[in-house]
Order: sequence, then C-alpha cells, then structure tokens
Amino acid sequence: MIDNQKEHPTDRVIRSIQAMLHDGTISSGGKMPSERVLAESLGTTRGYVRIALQRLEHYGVITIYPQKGIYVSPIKPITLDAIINNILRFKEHDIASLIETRRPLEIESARLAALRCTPEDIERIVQAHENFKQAYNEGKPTLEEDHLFHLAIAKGTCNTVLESLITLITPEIITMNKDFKENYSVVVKHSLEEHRQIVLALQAKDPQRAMQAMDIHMENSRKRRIGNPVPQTAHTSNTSEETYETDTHAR
Amino acid sequence: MIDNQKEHPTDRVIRSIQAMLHDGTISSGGKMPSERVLAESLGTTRGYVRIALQRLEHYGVITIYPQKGIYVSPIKPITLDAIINNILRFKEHDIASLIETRRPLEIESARLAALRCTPEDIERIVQAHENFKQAYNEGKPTLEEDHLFHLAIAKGTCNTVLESLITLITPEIITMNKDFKENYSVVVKHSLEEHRQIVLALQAKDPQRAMQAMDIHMENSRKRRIGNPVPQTAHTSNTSEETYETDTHAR
DNA sequence: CCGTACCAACTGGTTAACCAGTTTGGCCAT
DNA sequence: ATGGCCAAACTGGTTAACCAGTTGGTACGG
Repeated sequence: MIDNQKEHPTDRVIRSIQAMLHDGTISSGGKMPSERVLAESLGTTRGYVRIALQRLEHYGVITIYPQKGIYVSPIKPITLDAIINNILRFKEHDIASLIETRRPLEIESARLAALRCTPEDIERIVQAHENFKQAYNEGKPTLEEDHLFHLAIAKGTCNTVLESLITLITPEIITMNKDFKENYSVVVKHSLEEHRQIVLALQAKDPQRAMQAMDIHMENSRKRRIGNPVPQTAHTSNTSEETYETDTHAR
Repeated sequence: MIDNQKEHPTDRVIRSIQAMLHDGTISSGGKMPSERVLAESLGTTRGYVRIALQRLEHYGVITIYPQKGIYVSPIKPITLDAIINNILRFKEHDIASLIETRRPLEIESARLAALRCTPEDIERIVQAHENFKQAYNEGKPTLEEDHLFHLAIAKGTCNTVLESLITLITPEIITMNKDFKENYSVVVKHSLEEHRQIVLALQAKDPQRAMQAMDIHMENSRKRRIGNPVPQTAHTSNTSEETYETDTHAR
C-alpha cells in the first residue's frame, strides 16, 4: 500500500483486487466488475488489468467467461488472500529452498516411476543415462544431461502434477548451478554411479530401492554442491550448512 | 502441428518458438527475433506473441530486456524443449495426481516446520487449528479451514519454494473436492485428531514425529476421499491403489 | 395482461497505433 | 584513415479503438 508508485502496474492491480476481496467489495463465487470498470476505478488501463486477471485465473483465483464476465472462485476470501500473497511473492525463490524442495519431489518421482513406468519409459530413462555418460566421457559439461535424466524419470510417473512441478523448478536450479564449476573427473563419476543405481531399481520395479537410491543421490548432490566454490549471487547460503538433523535455521 | 487452426493463438506461438528452437533458427543463449518479426513470420499479431513470451519468461525459458531484446536462457535446446512441452500441457492436472503429489510436499513441510518454525508460526498454526475446530463444532463446512491449517504450516518452513508449490496446488484440490459431501460427524473428527497430533509434534519440535503424523493424515485423507461419492470428473482413479509403505525417508 | 421480438448497452477478445529508450550506421571533422 | 557525433531505425512498453457475442430491458403485438 505504501510503495504503490514504484511496483509494476500489474502487481498493483492484483493487490487492489486482493484489497477489494478483503473489504467485501467483491466476494467469493460472485461476479467481479468488468475489466473496464476495474481499470478506471484503479486508475490504470485495461491492458494491465487484463494481464493481472489472466495471472489470477492461471492460479485458480478467478474464472473468465468470454463475453459474460469474471467470476471469483467459490473459495473463502481468507484462502484466496493467502493464494494471492503467494502469487505476488512468486519470484523470491532461493537456491537453498529449491534444492530442499527438490528432494521429496524426486524421491516420490522415483517411487512412482518404479511402480508405473512402461518399457518405453525405461528405454527413455536409460537413453538419458547413456547421454549423460557420453557427455562425461567426452569431457563435456553434464549439468543438463543430469537434469534430463531426472525429467525422463518424472515422465514415467504417470503423474502430471509431479512432472509439472519438477519441470517447473528445473530451469531455476540449472541457472543457479551454472555458476558452479563441475569437476568432470571425480564428482560426476559419483553422480553417474548413483544414477546407475536408480536405473537398476527402476528396471527391477522396486519402489523402495528406487526411493533409497534417489535419496542418496539427492543428499550427495547437495553435499557436492556445498563443497564447490560459491558464486557471487548474494544468497551465499552459509556453506557450513548443518546436516539436516541439527538444522534449526533459527530466524 | 496438425490442429494448429483450432488451438489458442498463444499456444501456437509457443509451439512455433519450440520448433524454431528445434531446427536451430534460434539457439540457447542467443537473441531472439523481435516481437514484431515473430508476429509477422508466424502470421499472427504482436499481442499474442507478447503473452506467449511472457509465459515463456515466467517459466525461465527466456529473458526479456526492455528496449533491448529477448534472449534465450543458456540452457540446452533439448531441455528447453521439455520445459516448453510442460508449459503447453500445464492444465492437465487430475485429482489423483494432485493428491498423490501433495503427500510428499506436506510431509516435507511438516518436517521443516518442526525444525524451523518460530513461536509466532506455532501461534498461527494453533489458531488455524482452532478455527478448524470451531467450524466443525458449529456444523459448518471445514474444507478450507483444513487447507488453511496446512498453509500455516507451510509458512513456517522458511522454504519459499515449498510454500509456493503447496499454495499452487491448494486451490485446485479445494475446487475438485468441493463436490464431495463432507461428513461433519465422524470423518472430520478424525481429521481434527490427526491435525492435533501434527500440532503436538510441531510444538515439540520433533521432525520425525511431525513427518509421521502428517503421513498418517495424508494417507487417511486419501482413504476418506475414496470412501466418498465420486463426482463425474471422469478420472476415477483405481481405488485399489497400492498401500504406501512406511516412509523410509529416515536417513 | 402476457409473451415475444428487437435493440442498446455491456462483456471479454483482438488489433493497431503511439511512446520512450537503445542501438547502429553513416557522415563529418580532425 | 580515424574518432566522435547525430539521426534514423528498431526495441519492448503502453494505450486506445474496434470486434463479435451476450444480456437485459423495453416496446409492441396478441
């Protein structure tokens, strides 16, 4: 409300809609004012209102019916408020949170893939593994082959949401890891072996083993990253990161 | 490529960019044609190109520099291709996948909250729990109070990504569960007790116990849902789903 | 008094024109 | 031949006008 002048018009619109939701000007399940009315009452133009509404629709807050109107989802204002707050803060992803969140997703991905993947999925995963190996043997960067291997597994889960979420955080992790120099000799070799264990578990259709192998891989990846040089991205999360158990992260 | 006439212009643009990436017309880390050039060469207008580019930027595929140009992220085409495929299929979320993916996220959320949540976080969580209880006692619907409880926990994780992802799937789950009649008497009472166990674990700062309590809650929620009448959403996932083995998450 | 047909106002969807920085290439002075 | 400068072309950002389908009220005919 204070620095309204500086932030992007689209965010201002979203914040205003949030406020209108809060003070009851618009209510759950009800109809919203038209784009034109919103634009005028918020002192902006329709274009910005339009983009803001599309974002809100993308996150399930509203539904837009062409030539009819805009309706708020039948979800309580308090819940919508939390969702909108999340929309506004969506860009604040730090590398520590990304890696931390990736772990349970990948473990579940391994479990489901072991349960459900078809021979074709296995083939794709093995192929991705081979590509990784080849890049390693040729002394080329392997960061992306690594992630493609994981994406291939996610594809075998038959779970559209899980695949979406893993794919969603992948580019962010790749970008933030680009700064780290990859040790082609030792580190990647370990990664390869861990991948091999995952492949074996998947081929054996053994979910428990797949989870375990993936968990080990995630944990070692984290350690390997911490051992690497730190880039200048400001978020230089303390390299003396505690092992998970003692992690109290007191604020 | 076939039904290009029917799908939304924005999706067509994204698909075309994907193709250009594939055949080398544009390359990783390189500069893309300007919005105008893209619009003309794709036989559409700038507005659609604009929206498509914003979506691609949102997912980390490109970066837009005002008054300068559009640059492709320095990520290999093959990886970008996978990400773009995901963007195009983003809407195909089914309820089974949502519930399935929610489990590991919530378990990790409980673990991290137990490790890191502040007294203020605890207070918010307890308050959310009380609100749930009150709604139950008053015989009112509790679906959203339930989710607000989980969002309060996610807020206590100090993990922006995890909080984002949980918030992201929440409205979809709420909407898809709206059709189910909630049994105010027995079912919700069980849910309340499970929540109480989670609260106790968090107050005790015991991550293992929190994980376990959350896992039980997720599993029971799934069972309770399956026991309820099935709506007409087609995706009537097999109820004979394998039982989840105990979490070997312990490390 | 009721039902129907029509028209005006309003909806979101779409397009094109305009704006202010940035880049670039050529011209001119040195 | 070279260095600097200026204007034209081009960039994404923004605005406003136009389009087609929907709705709701009203006037007219029964």
